[in-house]
Amino acid sequence: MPKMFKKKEEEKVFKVRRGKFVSRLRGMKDILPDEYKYWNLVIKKASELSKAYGFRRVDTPVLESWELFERSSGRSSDVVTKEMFSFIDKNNDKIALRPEATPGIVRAYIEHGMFNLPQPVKLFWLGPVFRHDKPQAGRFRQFSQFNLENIGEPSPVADAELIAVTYYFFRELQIDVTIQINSIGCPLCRKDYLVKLENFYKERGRRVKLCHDCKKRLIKNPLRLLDCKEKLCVEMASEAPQIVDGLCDDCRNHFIKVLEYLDELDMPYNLHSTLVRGLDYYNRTVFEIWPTPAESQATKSADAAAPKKDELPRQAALGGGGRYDGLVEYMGGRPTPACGFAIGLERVILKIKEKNIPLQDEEKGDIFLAQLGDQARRKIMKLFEVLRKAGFNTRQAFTKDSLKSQLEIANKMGVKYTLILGQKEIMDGTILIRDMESGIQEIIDYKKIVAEIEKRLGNPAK
RNA sequence: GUGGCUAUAGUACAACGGCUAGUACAUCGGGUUGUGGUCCCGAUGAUCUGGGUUCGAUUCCCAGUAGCUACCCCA
Repeated sequence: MPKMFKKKEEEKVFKVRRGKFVSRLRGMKDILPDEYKYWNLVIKKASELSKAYGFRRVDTPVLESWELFERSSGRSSDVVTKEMFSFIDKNNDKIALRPEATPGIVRAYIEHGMFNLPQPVKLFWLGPVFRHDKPQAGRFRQFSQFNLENIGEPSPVADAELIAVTYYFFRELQIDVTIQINSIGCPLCRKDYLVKLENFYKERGRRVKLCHDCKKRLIKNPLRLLDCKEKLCVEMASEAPQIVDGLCDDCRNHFIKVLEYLDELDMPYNLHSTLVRGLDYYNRTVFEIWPTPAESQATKSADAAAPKKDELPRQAALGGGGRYDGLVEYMGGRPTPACGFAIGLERVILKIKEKNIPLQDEEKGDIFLAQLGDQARRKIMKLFEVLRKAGFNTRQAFTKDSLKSQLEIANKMGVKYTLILGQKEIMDGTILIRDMESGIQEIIDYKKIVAEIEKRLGNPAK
């Protein structure tokens, strides 16, 4: 600390007061200025697409009642039972940091009487969510999601529209993804299916061969049996009756329609018969967005792709969603069909970084204003406002005194021109304009600054 | 929740059972008190925490914590 302390004693006092450093919490991340260009890009793309497709932005509180998530996301989901940041507040209320967005959005829909708006209500949501997980690549305890929810629309067009927007989001960010899609039916046909599934596992002693977790799943949440990664379980699951074959007529027609729309839009989807999702409220259409593995793009030879085929990168899912026709009513609203999806923004940014997609540096300016002496500084502070309001991308370092340090900063900011004002120029009514690339300087009339800059950079208004 | 790897300045890396823990980049200052990019000089700045072994540990051992990573699960 070079200039902070006038006296040694002052510094001593400061050092004694300086306490132990408290670091950030586990699994939490700071977003530093250098990284913000990625966030701006992603947020901008999400906003643009949402607006274009008629989704209007909402925010909901970070804190909600614990019960909201317990009831909606489910007692059998890991997200609620194991991973929620929940605690008792000063009022003895049991509350939680939201582990996902949909329950809060549905709550808001009901609470603000949005069923009185023209249906469907299409909502765009972006913000942080929290899960008390063990941190890992692309997984944090606080992370950001971009959600779209379409509440009040039963048509399969809504499902297809959501999937399309999701797909366009990735495609326009130059991330190669495939859509994994399945239908898990409605509570009625799923009930029939679950009976079939349970019978299947009872046959030929299959149940005994299941892994420890799957034995539990068989009782608690049999759909998840299809999703296990254990070799034996995967083998059995591949022979198990498929849920799509057991759909009732309505559900089957709905699913077929969704697929037809996707075909029409040339969406590259993959029918994924064992895809089920981790939240309890889904019905009918469920989908996830997976990054296309780099291997399959680089080496297209069959032998290289063949052994990789089964190693689907589930962990790296970039997004997911589906239909949740029962949730609004279950949460105390009128019976209302709905569907939605969520995208994990940290994972998206990870992909953008992996691909080295060049991004423009937003901090670069065009003009830098340098000053020498207090009188010049005052004048330049006023000039800065004039140029800023005229729309020029102007930079400054008013607190610096030496021209050297100001030019250093101008250089780092990559400006094309630096305007230099000192005593001499004030006396003459002029200002220097320095071309930063060539180093050539010209003296110009102070009153003609704006005209001169416009001549060199063009009129920013146009 | 289970496993693997790791832990040294802001960052990226060295080194050593013992003397002043080294280099690069970054930061700050100076060479040049009205001129940036290059160059030169200088300064600031680190062995995660707690135990153990040892005459002596930053180094070896154990535990904790954190980071990375795989699994589970999810985005």
